[in-house]
Amino acid sequence: MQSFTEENYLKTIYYLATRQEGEVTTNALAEMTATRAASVTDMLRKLADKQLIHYKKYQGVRLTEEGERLALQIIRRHRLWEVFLVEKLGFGWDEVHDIAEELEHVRSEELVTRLDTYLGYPQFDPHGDPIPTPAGQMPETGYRKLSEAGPGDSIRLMGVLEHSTAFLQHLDRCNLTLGCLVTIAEINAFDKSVLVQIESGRPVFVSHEVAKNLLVN
Amino acid sequence: MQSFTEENYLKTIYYLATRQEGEVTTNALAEMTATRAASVTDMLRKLADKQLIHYKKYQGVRLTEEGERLALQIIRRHRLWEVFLVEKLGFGWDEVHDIAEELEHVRSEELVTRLDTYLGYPQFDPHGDPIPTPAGQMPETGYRKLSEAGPGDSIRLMGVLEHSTAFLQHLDRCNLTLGCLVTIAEINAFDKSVLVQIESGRPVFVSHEVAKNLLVN
DNA sequence: ATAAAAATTTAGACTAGTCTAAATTTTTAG
DNA sequence: CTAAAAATTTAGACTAGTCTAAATTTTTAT
Repeated sequence: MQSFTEENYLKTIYYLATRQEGEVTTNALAEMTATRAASVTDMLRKLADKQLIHYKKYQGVRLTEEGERLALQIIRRHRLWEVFLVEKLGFGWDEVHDIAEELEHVRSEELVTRLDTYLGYPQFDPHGDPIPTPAGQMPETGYRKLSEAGPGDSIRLMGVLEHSTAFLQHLDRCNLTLGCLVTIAEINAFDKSVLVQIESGRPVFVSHEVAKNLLVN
Repeated sequence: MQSFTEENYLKTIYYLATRQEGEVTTNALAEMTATRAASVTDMLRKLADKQLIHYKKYQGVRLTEEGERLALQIIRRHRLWEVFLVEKLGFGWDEVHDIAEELEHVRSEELVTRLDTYLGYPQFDPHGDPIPTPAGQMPETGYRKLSEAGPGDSIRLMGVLEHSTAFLQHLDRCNLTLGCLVTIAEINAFDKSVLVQIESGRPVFVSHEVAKNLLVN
């Protein structure tokens, strides 16, 4: 049985591993968990002792199979709770991250199973992230970033890579909601900002920074 | 902001204070929290420093107004989550205590408010316990124990004082459900066990130990 | 190739919450 | 009333998770 803290490290290692090549570094973990590198090192030794990560001093870290299974279990809980908060309690998609961050640590298999059933076995959370299966598989989506699309492409907004309140509220103000169909009118040569034509709406400018955090297909 | 542990102490002090006269003792707290008396003493000093309890060495303990407000807030959360688990997720009333014990510590006013609305502002939890108001008042019920009723009394089963799985499953097996109307047929002079006639059912024997944990009106 | 910079680890310390054993205070029984 | 029992507190120690400062290893830039 893992502690609250250990669970957060596993989740963070998983998250960072999907966003970069190779091993996850101590400093990256320190930044994400808002602790100091020395503290991370201590925890890595502990997780390695428990066989949840592969760890060689100075060489970064990688989840073991068991570690990944646990990480996906926590991510599954997090995303199911987010669906609950938005679908059932009426929270905005920009308000649920921190609450789900706490709910995900409630330990009960039965609870997660029943919640999943209650929600109708959702495939995606309110940010378009796929919900891992009960068996611990992360569904493949095949989405790419909006920043990688070209002029003329007609695409659908499927997810976001950034979950901060500020970012999500910005999308709300731009009328960019998940599932909406957009066409890329133009990509600015200077700052790579994207002019998108939203289905039944007026065109909006999306900065390159924002485009890199939007998932489409 | 209180820690998980502090919240549990406050809740336990409240619970014990309602079940006995005068101050709550160190030993009683140690037993309830499954820790040693020495650990309780340490925590009491800490809670006293924070002005959440009145505490004089060797003299037992009592919640301050602020301490009681916090205790009731936690109990409110606990009971609302129990309603959710039973009403929405379909858990049995004997399965929800431990899960609610974890959910009650999730820190979000907004979450509790929305949950309350979602559940339709319930007045009682699945065990018949009244749900404290948002303002921090514990509703009065005026229930008495079944063990205090007399032969011939016609009463309604309104709540339980014991939340263990074993106890609740025993009630299920006896067909004693909350809200059911019973008549006291006889009280055994030797062991004080109670023979109750359940509305539209066969009579059942209830031991004095059980009768002391049933609330009626 | 090697020195400086960056990243990481080690050493030693701190807090929250817990424990055991010993000391102290209160209660109880004769 | 007083001695024994019970309850409580103190003293000192331990674990989990964190920190700072110093030491070590790896990477980078000449």
